[in-house]
Amino acid sequence: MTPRRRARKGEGDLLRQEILDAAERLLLEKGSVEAVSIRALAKAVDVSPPSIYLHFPDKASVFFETCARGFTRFEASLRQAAQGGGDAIDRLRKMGRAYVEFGLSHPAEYRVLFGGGVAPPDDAGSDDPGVRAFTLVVGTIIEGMAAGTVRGDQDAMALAVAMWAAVHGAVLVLMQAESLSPVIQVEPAELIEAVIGVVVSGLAPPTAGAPGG
Amino acid sequence: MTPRRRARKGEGDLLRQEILDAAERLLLEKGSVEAVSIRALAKAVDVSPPSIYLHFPDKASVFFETCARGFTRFEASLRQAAQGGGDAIDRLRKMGRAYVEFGLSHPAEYRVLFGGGVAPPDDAGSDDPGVRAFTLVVGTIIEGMAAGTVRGDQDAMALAVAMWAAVHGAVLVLMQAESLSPVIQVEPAELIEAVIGVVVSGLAPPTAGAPGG
DNA sequence: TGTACATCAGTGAACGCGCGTTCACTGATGTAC
DNA sequence: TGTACATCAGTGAACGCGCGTTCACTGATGTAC
Repeated sequence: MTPRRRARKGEGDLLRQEILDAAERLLLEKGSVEAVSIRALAKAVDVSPPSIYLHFPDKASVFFETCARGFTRFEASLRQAAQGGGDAIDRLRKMGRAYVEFGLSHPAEYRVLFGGGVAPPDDAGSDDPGVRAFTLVVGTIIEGMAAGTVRGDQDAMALAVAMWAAVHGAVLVLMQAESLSPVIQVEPAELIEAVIGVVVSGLAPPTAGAPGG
Repeated sequence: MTPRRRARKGEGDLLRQEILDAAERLLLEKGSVEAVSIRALAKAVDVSPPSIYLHFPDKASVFFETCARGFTRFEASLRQAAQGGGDAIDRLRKMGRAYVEFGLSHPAEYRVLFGGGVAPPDDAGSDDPGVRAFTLVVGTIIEGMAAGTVRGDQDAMALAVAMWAAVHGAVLVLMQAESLSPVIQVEPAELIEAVIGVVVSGLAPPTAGAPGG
C-alpha cells in the first residue's frame, strides 16, 4: 500500500472525520457493529488498519463516536418536530412521524442506537441525547394533560413509554417491510400513519363508557 | 475428553434434543446467535465439537430449529389468548398481554425470532407460525370492525400492523427496563398495561370530533 | 451360549480464516540555524 | 536561501485468538452365525 499522503498541519482531523464517515456508511451497509471490522473500515478510507489506532483507542470508540453523532441528529429532528405549532396532540403526532422517519432513513444507525448494543457513556447522565428526546415526549404529554387534550387517567411517564414503544416498534416492523410485503399489502406510508394514528388517538382522553386502558 | 457413552438403539435423538435445549439456554444467556459458538454449545452438552455435526449439517440449522420451536410456542400462547371470551377489543387486549409476556419471559429467543436475524424458511409460506400469529390479530380486528367495536375508518391490516408494532416495541423497551429505570420510575407491570391500554383504545372507533388517525 | 464382525456415535487434531491489536520502522513535513 | 534535524502520520508484518468445519480414527454396541 503506498502511504497515504501525510496530513499537513491543521489537517490532523481529516482522516479522523473520514473514518467516522466511513464507519457510518459501513454500519448502514452491514447492519451491525460486529459486521464492520477495523480492517474493512481501514480499507474504506484507503489506509492501513493500524492507522485507525492513531485516531481512536479501540474499535468500540469509533462506533461510540459514530453513535453519538447519530443521537445528536436524532434529538435535533425530534426537537424540531416538537417546536412546531398546534396543540399537544398535534405535536405528539409530528414527533411520532419524525421519529419513524429518522429510523427508516438511518436504519443501521438506528439499530445500533436503539438496539441496546452501544450503551451511552455512564457520565452522560440525563445529558444523553436519547434521554433528552424522551423527555421532550414526556413534557409534551404533561402539557396536553394540563390542557385536557391528553388523557389524565394514566401516569405521564407511562404514556410516554407507550408512545415511545409504539414508534420504536413501528420503525423495526417497517424496516422489514419488504420481507413482510407478501403478508401485508399496505403502503409503508399508510402504515406509518396508521401506527401513529392509533397510538395518538389512544393518548386522547377515553370516551365515557368506552373501555379504558 | 472421555467419550460420551454411545447412544443405544432408540436413543439416537437424545443428544439431538440435548443440543437443542442447550442452544436455547445459551441463546437466552448470550443474547444472540453469533455469541453462541459451536464449541460452547458442544461444551454445554459435554461433547466434542464435531459431534454436533452428527446431528445438524451446520450451525445455522441448529438455531433455525431452536427458533422453530420458539415460534410454535409463541403462536400457541397467542392463539390461546385469542380464544378467550369477550368482544374483539377484550381479546386484542389479551393477545397484547400474551405477546408482551412471551417476549419478556424469553428475551433472547424473542430477539432472535423477531429481530430479523433468522428468516423463516422460504417454503414455509403462510404456514410460518409468526405469520399465523399475525393473522390471528388481523382476524380479530376484522371481527371487531363488523361488530362496531373496532374503528372502521382504517385498513384492518394497517391496524394490525399498528398493534403489532406497539407490542413489539413494548417488549424491546421493557427488556431494557433496568437500564431505563433511572429515567422511568414506573413499574414494568404498569408500563405493560399502559402500552396495551393506549394501543387498544386507539383501535376503538374515534370519538366524533376528536382528531382521527 | 460364545465368538467374530459390522456399524456408527463418538473422538482429537488440524485446516484456513478473519479478527483486534501491537510493534518497529519509514519518510514527507515543517523548523531551527 | 540551504542544510541538518526532529516530528509524527503513516506503513507492513506479525501476535494470539476463537471461529466453523473436516478428517481419519476409535471402540462400545448390537448382530450373525
